Amino acid sequence: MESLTSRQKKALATRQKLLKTSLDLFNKYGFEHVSIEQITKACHVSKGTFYTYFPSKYDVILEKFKELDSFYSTLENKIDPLLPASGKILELYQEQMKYLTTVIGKDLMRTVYTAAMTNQVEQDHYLINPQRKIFQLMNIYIEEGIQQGEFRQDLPAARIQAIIQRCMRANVYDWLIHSDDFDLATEMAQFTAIVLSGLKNNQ
Amino acid sequence: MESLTSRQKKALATRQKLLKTSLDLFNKYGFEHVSIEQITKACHVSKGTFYTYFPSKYDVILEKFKELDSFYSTLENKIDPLLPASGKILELYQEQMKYLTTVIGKDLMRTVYTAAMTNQVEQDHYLINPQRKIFQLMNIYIEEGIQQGEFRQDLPAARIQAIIQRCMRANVYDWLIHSDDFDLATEMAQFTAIVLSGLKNNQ
DNA sequence: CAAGGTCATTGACTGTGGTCAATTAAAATG
DNA sequence: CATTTTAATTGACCACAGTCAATGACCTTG
Repeated sequence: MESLTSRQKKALATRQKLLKTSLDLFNKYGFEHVSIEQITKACHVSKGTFYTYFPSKYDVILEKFKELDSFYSTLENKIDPLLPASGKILELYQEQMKYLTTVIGKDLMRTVYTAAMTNQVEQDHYLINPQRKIFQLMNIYIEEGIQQGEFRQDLPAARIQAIIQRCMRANVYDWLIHSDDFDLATEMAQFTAIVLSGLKNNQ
Repeated sequence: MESLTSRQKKALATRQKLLKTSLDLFNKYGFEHVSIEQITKACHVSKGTFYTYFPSKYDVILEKFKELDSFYSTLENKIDPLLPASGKILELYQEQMKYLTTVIGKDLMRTVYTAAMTNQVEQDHYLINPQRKIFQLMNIYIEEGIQQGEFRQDLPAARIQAIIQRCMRANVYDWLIHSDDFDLATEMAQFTAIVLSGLKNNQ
């Protein structure tokens, strides 16, 4: 099925060019400071063309996030299976935060977190879409934690999952509203540790 | 000092009219679906006039939030002083959530939470401004909780405060990105209880 | 290979938030 | 009361996200 007509090849090339140029420009000047005109001029296409490939300026970014899930797949093997569930979750979050701060960046994250609130479209937003690899991974660890008596038995796994995920968004959101004096990885580690300790099967 | 010139009186009247009309329209159609033109036409003034009184469309909303702090002052007396610190914090949050859902509403909250991320202006944003009455109130309860041995002694009060506040934003943010199937008060109560238990001086 | 259909592309157009030099009317001054 | 100063008000203007009817290049079918 490698057979693309010249037309399809050209269309794909246009799309790729728009995508790459957009991300480069966002990276260079910041999402808010790049206009569609600027992007399309740099690609020598018209404004309308942009919108045949992307529903909105924002949607370009989601492409970048698709890479995230392949990133999580590599993570899966990096995590020591001997750790307790809470340890695995903490590790997972540490790696994720590293990725968010170094690869994605505050600017794009801000855009996604904003869009999650405003784009009240279709089903629920990407940010809370349970299809995402990271949520599936997380779920495995949580089930494990419950079965091994590490976590409280009185809460269903789904609730524990919701709480732990909320915990992540809490730290990312606070990172986004603070100035540079906020270290995401550190804050995440501390906050999550407290939540996990509140979820544990003791006292 | 009650002496206002006729000019000042008129200016104040214009401002008040813009403010009231804006909030009414936001309430009726939603913040995003009201244009400045619509507001100014309803007030029989020009577009420019709006901007002499408010730096931006968003800033009108902050006026509504100023009422919040007087609300918290009334709360202070409603809370049973015999409750443990964690109980007081839970009560405080319950009342606050009731206010946010019924008086302020999801639409305006969303606007504020968005602006907190994007308006990277001046000092830190209103959302994390320690001047706010609620934070001062919270601080008193936390200090109390530490001194009475209810909370862990190894964390400074400021950190505990930061964690408990983040906890609030976590639930509000999740409320904003979910559809109507999310009950803010319930979620807040459960999540905060878990965090508070993680902050307690046991195990 | 000609005719008809498909689809990538175009750019003028709309709606909206925000700006600013010019205008007008009230207040202060002599 | 005339003149100057001050400040509220105006609306044309800009930038930018997003729309859509029209165009024409390419692809398919007979």
